[in-house]
Amino acid sequence: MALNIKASPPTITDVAAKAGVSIKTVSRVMNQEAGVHAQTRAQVLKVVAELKYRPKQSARSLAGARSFLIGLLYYDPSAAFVGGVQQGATLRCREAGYHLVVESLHNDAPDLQQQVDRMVSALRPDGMILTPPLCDNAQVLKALRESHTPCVLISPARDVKGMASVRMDDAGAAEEITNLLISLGHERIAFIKGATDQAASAPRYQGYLRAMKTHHLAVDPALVHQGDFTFASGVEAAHHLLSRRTRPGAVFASNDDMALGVLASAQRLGLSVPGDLSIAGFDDSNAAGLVWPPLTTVRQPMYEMARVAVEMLIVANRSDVPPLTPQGLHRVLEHELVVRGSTSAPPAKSPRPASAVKRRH
Amino acid sequence: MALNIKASPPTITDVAAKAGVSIKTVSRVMNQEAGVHAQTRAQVLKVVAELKYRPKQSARSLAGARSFLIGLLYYDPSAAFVGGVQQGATLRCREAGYHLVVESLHNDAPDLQQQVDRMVSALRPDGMILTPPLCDNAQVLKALRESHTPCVLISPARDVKGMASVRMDDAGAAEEITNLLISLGHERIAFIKGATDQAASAPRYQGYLRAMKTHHLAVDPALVHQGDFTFASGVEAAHHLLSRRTRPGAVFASNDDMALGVLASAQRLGLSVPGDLSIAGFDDSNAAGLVWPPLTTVRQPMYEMARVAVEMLIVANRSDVPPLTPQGLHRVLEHELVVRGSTSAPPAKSPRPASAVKRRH
DNA sequence: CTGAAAGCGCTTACAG
DNA sequence: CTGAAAGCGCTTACAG
Repeated sequence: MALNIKASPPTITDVAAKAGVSIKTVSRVMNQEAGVHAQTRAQVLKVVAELKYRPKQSARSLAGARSFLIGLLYYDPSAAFVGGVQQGATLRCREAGYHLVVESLHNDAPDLQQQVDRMVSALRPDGMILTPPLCDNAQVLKALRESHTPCVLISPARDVKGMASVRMDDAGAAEEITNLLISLGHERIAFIKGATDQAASAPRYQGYLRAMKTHHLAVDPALVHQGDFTFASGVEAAHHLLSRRTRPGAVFASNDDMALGVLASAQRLGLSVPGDLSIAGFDDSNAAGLVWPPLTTVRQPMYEMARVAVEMLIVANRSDVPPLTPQGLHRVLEHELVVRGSTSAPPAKSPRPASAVKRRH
Repeated sequence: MALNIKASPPTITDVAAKAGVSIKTVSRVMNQEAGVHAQTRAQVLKVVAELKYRPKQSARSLAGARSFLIGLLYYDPSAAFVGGVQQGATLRCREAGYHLVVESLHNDAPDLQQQVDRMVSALRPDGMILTPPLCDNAQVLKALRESHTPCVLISPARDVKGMASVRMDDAGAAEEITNLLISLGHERIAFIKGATDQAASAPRYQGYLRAMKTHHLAVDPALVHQGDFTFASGVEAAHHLLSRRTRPGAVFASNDDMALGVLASAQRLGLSVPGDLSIAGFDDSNAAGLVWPPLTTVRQPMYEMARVAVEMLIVANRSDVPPLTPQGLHRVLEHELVVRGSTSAPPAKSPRPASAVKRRH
């Protein structure tokens, strides 16, 4: 047994020599190309295992058309969905032999376009995944388009020509949450809007309106408050909503952070939740389950969206697979209602029978 | 003005030709090497700007000794500190022209060593950053050692030979929090321990004990409860602690998630926080500021730790800079007490004067 | 201060 | 089914 003199990792040449084949054959086996004799393949694989050979990404990337790198761009690292997206993306990447490169970008950085350009020019990733609000940022999109990098936008405000997208039905989910509150017997349901410049705000409001309208419930303008997705804006909205002569029986906030602000305010005012006030949020953020009572909310399928996004990008780089059809480029994934302790029937009256609600559907 | 026929990005050869120099000179300029005539440098830089030339990472990596990639390994993506570490690392990487590759690993995956080996063998990153508990995982450390990858461990349980580390003073911070409660007038201070297999648990407990001892306060064993860093374990601990005949006036939990569990329990029992019970946590997690009252806690300098870690790894890969001294390999960074609304003087008695506490120091 | 040559470790395009 | 040659775009080691 010869001593392994060289300290450096084995190369494709080492494997080829030991297996008695050409490097091209080793390459074929490593890339799982068809048309290699089963016996040859087995022999190569055996040597690969013995030598613990791993193809070097930089060499593959330089010689070939793929970098095996996928980029993830995000803005606010504490945003509830970024963690889920990253988790889904990194796991799917590993399964496929890809790697995830992340970059935190400021949405209003003056040199944003250059920052993105630097990344893609240096790395030449096989694709990029963009989360809100970067997926709607003109600078970012411009840099990416010019570099011809395949992109998947996660929940963009609007679809962009030539770029794929994955999203959920924000309006539908908001409608379901509102329906839930209505079915519990609520009629005076306040709504806290999200930031006007964020894509998810409008459809969530629309969903709320739709549910109210479907059930012939009036929307009191005094019960609709403008927020900006922060905890502080939830506190402020609650300050207005809960100090009214006639308090709403339920508050539906466009996201969990604001719902937590309402919860904090309610507790400060000595209101019992959900006894005196039901509260619902949106996101199923980490904190939503770390408060009392735990928050009723909507779980966005961020993990699944990210997996689908990675999948799309891998397909986009494979010549042996048919490209995505136009409709396949835009996917809508299922969300999930998470009903927890912060919602119940209103205090004064008993809930209307579920059948009464159903009849109106 | 000639039409740019080729669609592919410019290479070092294009720049050299247009600038009228050799590719070696362009290389020198791009790498900021000394010994290039100022005029030549300016000319090259001008062409670089005109052509928007960006060196390709895979070519640099294949030819040279550096990959300009740094890896970040983490286990629980929802852990309070992972976000901060990633944020600090990605920003410092960008400043230095590096890129951050992240991978989420299961701490007890049977093929963990292989997973890590795959990553480093493919990417050959210039360094790796490990967060708890992966920085104490034998499988992970073995794969990294065998691949000769420079590593920085973030807050490891124990230092590892040949690997750098960055940490904070867990015991000191826990002592400070306990001192804070004591200075507010508390004497019966309960403590909830962290998971026994996590490195931070022991020093935080030691810090608590040290502060109690310094102030000649007895530690009632019945007021020390074993937790596991989860919200649920905080709820459970509170169930025991708060149902006692003589309730503690304050609870110090080893992390925020458990402190939030205590807060939730207290509110469910109708206790006022901090009026009836003071609560302190550890981490300054996102949720700590999203509850009422907001949690008094300790901010771990995760962002700064990550920046220092990246710095160390970049230095480790530069031949023109002296390597780190043995003591420079292990850094301890400053933490910060975050005093918020969840702590106050105990209900029955007025706080002991601050001078009384000071005298005992 | 500058450059010509070799080579990093793969894939591509082509030949058989 | 298999392989020899060229080349990807840089850096290294060396020469002047």
